[in-house]
Amino acid sequence: MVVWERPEPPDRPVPAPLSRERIVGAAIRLADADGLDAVSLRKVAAVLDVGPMRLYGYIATKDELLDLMLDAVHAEVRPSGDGWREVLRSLAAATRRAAHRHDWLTDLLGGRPHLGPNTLTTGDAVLTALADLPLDLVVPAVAAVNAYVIGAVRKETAERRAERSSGMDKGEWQVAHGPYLLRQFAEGKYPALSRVVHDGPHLTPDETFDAGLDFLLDGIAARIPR
Amino acid sequence: MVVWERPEPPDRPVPAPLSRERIVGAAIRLADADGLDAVSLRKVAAVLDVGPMRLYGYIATKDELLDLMLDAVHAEVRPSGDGWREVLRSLAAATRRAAHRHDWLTDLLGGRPHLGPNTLTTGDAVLTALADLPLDLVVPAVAAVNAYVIGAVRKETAERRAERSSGMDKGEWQVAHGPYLLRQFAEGKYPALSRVVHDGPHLTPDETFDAGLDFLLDGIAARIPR
DNA sequence: AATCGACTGATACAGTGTATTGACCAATAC
DNA sequence: GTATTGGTCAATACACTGTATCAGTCGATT
Repeated sequence: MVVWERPEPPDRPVPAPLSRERIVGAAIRLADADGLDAVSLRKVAAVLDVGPMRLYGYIATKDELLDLMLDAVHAEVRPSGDGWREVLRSLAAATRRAAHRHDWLTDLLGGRPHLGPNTLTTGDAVLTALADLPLDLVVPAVAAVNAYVIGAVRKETAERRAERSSGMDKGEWQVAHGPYLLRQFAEGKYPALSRVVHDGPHLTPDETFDAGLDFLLDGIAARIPR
Repeated sequence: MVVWERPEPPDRPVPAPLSRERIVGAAIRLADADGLDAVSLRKVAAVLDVGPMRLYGYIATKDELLDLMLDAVHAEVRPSGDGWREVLRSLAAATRRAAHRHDWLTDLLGGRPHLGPNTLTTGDAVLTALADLPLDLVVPAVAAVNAYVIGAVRKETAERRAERSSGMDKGEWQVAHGPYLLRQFAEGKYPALSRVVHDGPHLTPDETFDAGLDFLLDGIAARIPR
């Protein structure tokens, strides 16, 4: 019996060639599923069915892998809209959305200066769309919005993680740590804090984020000469 | 010859009793000197001349130690001044100063929700001093300023670290990565970015920080009804 | 005086990033 | 055709990490 066509070896399918892209993709998938701590070179290599040291042919160090992950996500972040205000708002929203999709992004955002191609492309697109803002304002405005978004998203993520870690329930975290705070309040400590918690507005995360961003954009607008 | 006062045994001075404070202090000193990565339970224990496991009598986990470090530094952060604007500005400045003194603070700030006594005291002091701001504005205003400061400080620290890591010199980092960017610019990539880098204003870190904070404060002020 | 209980120090384990080493395999030189 | 060389890849090794466990010691109580 003649074998006309050699069948592919069944148990060892032709392995896709390794590449930076495949490594970064595997790392992102791991981080999405189990958090940034789950991204170890050994685990990434295991996902790709490869020895850990193989990765060093494509990546100099783990930090470089983190940079590549950060830059890869920046491909999703592009501004849209007309006019500086809409552009900055859409940039903020896109960054926030990306951080919600990949909640490990928070730990990398702003963590190191970053000159990856996607990040630079995003930056260039933003600056291009900001033509109607005086040049003197462009730099500080973008810097301020970026700083605000990074800080705001960081806090949101921290709270979401705390909630999630102490049980799936919505206000579980408040149940866990609320009593401690309430006891402090009952003892007369932190009166101003107590008053605000009782009488102040209770805003959703979206409302809080938008309120702060509006402050910032209003302040920028006030600086435009006319 | 009579020894009236027993001299302290020279080679084994009476060991100060271990305490949370001493542990946190040692950890902070380590972090100040060699960065947050240098804070391992083993090293902290070694500084205190103690076995690593001893620490677990005072601390449940390493994360708790980090929380304690964060709260300890918040003792340095207190608002001052009269009127909501000065108060928020002093809060921002104090936080930034603390982050400059302890550049590991950046990695902890906003990293997890935090209810330590010093943090709560600071928060209470801020809210007390914000009596002249409408209650509806207090919560979002404080949240926005905090978010901005966290993000801005994070970026500053990242840049300072990058500079420092590539040599002590001032603009060393620009020397290391500048050529890459310039080559990209020369190839016609990122034209808007290139234009801003060439023609835009070059601000010092202080100026950048203050500019963004002014945007924010102006935007808050615009929301005060009168 | 004996027993018990707390506290301490050592050891152990599973994991990390990365340097080094040794085997193999293809291409070149004689 | 054989020998050598150069490059690639897997495995091992090292110095760490946070923390669980456990055996021993020492003080206090019965």
